[in-house]
Amino acid sequence: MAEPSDLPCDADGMCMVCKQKALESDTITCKTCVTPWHATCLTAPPKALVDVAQWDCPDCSGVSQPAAKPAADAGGLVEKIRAIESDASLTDQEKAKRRQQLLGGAGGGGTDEQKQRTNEGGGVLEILGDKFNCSICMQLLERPVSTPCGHNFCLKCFQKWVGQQQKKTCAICRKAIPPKMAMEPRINSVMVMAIRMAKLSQSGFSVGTLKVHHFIHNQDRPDKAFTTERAQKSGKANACSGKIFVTIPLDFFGPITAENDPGRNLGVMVGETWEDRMECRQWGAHFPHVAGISGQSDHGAQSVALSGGYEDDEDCGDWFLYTGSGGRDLSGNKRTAKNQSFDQKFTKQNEALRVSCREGYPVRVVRSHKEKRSSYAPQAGVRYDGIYRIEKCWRKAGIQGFKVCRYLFVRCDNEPAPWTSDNQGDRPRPPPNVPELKHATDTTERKGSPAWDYDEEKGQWTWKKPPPESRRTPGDGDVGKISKKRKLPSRNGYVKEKLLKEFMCLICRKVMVLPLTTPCAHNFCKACLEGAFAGQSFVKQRTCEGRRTLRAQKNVMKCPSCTNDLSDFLQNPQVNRELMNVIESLQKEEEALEAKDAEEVVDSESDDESNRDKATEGNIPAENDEKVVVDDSAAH
DNA sequence: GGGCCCGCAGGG
DNA sequence: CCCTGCGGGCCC
Repeated sequence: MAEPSDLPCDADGMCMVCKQKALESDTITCKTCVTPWHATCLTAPPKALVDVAQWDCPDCSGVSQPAAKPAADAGGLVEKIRAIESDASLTDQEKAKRRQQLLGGAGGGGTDEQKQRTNEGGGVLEILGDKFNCSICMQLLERPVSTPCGHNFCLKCFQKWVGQQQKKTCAICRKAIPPKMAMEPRINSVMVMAIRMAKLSQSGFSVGTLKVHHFIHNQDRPDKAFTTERAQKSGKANACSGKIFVTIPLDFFGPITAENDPGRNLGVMVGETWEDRMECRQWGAHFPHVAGISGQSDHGAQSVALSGGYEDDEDCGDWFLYTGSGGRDLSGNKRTAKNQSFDQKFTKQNEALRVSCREGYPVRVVRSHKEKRSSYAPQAGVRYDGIYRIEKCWRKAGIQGFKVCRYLFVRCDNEPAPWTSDNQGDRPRPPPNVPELKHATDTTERKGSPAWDYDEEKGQWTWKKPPPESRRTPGDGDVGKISKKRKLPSRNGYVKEKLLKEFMCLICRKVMVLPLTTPCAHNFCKACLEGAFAGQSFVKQRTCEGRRTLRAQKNVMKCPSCTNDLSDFLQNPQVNRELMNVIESLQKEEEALEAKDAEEVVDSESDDESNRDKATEGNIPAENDEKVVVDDSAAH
C-alpha cells in the first residue's frame, strides 16, 4: 500500500487527499495501473514533464509497498508490462495484444503453456502464483468482477479504471465493456469461490472443509398456500409463504444454527440463496415477505432485507446505509411506492432498528437481486449475507427531500461474506467515514457494551450478554417430515459435490466446461449458452429489415438466469480462463484423490462408485423440483 | 420494463 | 381490528 498521505483520485476525479476535484492539468496518470492522481497532493511528484509520461504511482512503483507483492513473478510481470508500454514501435492494439498474452488472456500461444503448467503438478498453486492477480493492482483478486471478454478485476480497480475512461474498454484487451456493466458491476460469486478453493488447496486443506453456498429449491412448497381461487390461479403471487423449516421463533435474534435446522442439521449458512422472499422466509433468515424490516418497537429488530426499495440506500458490502420504512403514500391498495410524501419517524419497525442499535444486537441481513445499484447483490434470488450490527442511526433529508431514518450497518459475522475471496470471517473494523453524518439529526449510538461482540480469546463473534428472550412461540415445527435425512457422502464425493454445487452450469447441470461469465455475472458453459440460442444468433447483425424483426430477435436472447439481454454478449463470448483454470485444477486434484481412494479400498468393488454418484446426485435438485405442488387437502 | 393489483403476515 | 409493507404474477 502507498503511504496514507498518498492517495489517488476516485472514480469521479475527486482527489482523495484534498477532497477537491482535481483539475485536468493537475492530474497525472500512472503508466502501469492507469489510475489518475492529483499531482499537487503527491509527496513526491514527478519533477520534469518527461517523467510524467513514464510516471508510476506510489502503488505501482514498489517503493512504498515492500511486503504486499506476492511473488517475484508478479514483480517481473510489471516490468514486462512496462517494457511493452514503452515500446514505441508498437501500436496500441499490438500493445494490448502483447499485454493480453502476458496476462494469460485469450491469445493462442499462452494457452498451451498454461495447460502444461497446470498439468505439471504445480496445480492450483501455480494458478494462484500469477493467474489470479488483478492485472490493474497486481494483487490477488478481491471482490472479483468479470468482463464479457473473459477478464477478471477487483471491483475497486474495475470501478477506478472505468471511472476515468471516456470510452469504457477492458483494461487488458480493450474490448468494449457494456454500459450497464460499467455502471453497475456485480461481483462474480463463482469466481469468489474458485479463489477460495484454490487458496485452500494451496495451503493443503481439502476443499471439502469449505462451507459452500446453496441454492435452495422449492422442493417442499407449502402445506397451506393458495387459499383462494384467484391465488391458485396466479401461482405464487398471492400465496402464503408456507411451512417454516427452521425451529426458531419469529423474534429470534442472531445466526440460525444447526440445532434450529432439524431437517438438514446445518443451520442457515452465509451465501445460502433462495428463489424469492417467500422461500427466504421459510428458512427464517427474514420472515416478513413484503416488508424490509423484521422487528418490534419495544423489543428490537432481527433482520433486514436489501432489495432496492429505497433509493437512499448505499451498499459497500461489509457496511451499508439502510433507510427506514414509511413516509410513503400507499393509498390505492399499493404495497410499495417510489415516492415519499412525508417524513419518516422512529416508530414501529424504525424504532425496532433503533433498539437493536442501542443494544448492539446482531441483525441478519439478506440481499435481493432486485437491488440493482449494488455490486454486492446476488445475481439471482435472495441471499443470506450474515450478521451485521447497527453502529449508529439518525435522520436526515432523503433524496426526495423528506426526512428518512438512516442506519449504519457494519458486518460482524464469523463466516466470510459471499463477495470476499478471504476464507475468514470479519474482524472488528473501524467505523467507516459517513459524510452525511454532518447533516444528521436525532442521532443515536450504542449505549454501553454491545450484546453481540468479538471475543478476542475465542477469536470469534458471540453473544456477550444473553440474547433478548423470545416472546413468541417457535415456528410451526413438524420440520422432520420436510427434508429427508441424508447420509454424509464419502470424502471425495463430498469434494465432488462441492465442485458441482459451486461450478454447475445452470443449463446442463454439470460442472462448467469453458465457462463464460455474462455481463450480468452468471456463469455457463460456452457450448450450453450458445446452444440455447442456436439458430437465432447473429440475426441481429445481418438483418436490417425493420425494427420489429430486430426487437423480436432481441427478445429471445435472454440470460437463462435473469432475462438480461445477451444479444451483444453472444456475438463474441469469451471464456473466463482464470475461472476455467481453477475448475480444471480442482477437478484434477479430486480425480487424483479418487484414484488414491480406489487403490486403498480394494475390497468394496464396483458398487462403491455408483453409491457415491447417487449421494452426489441426491443433493443436486432435479429440474422438476422447482414445480409448485399444490396440496388439495390443504386448500380446504 | 412499468404499472396494476392482489393475498397475506405481522405489528400495534 | 385496522394499518402497513424493499412481492410477485400478469397485462400492456
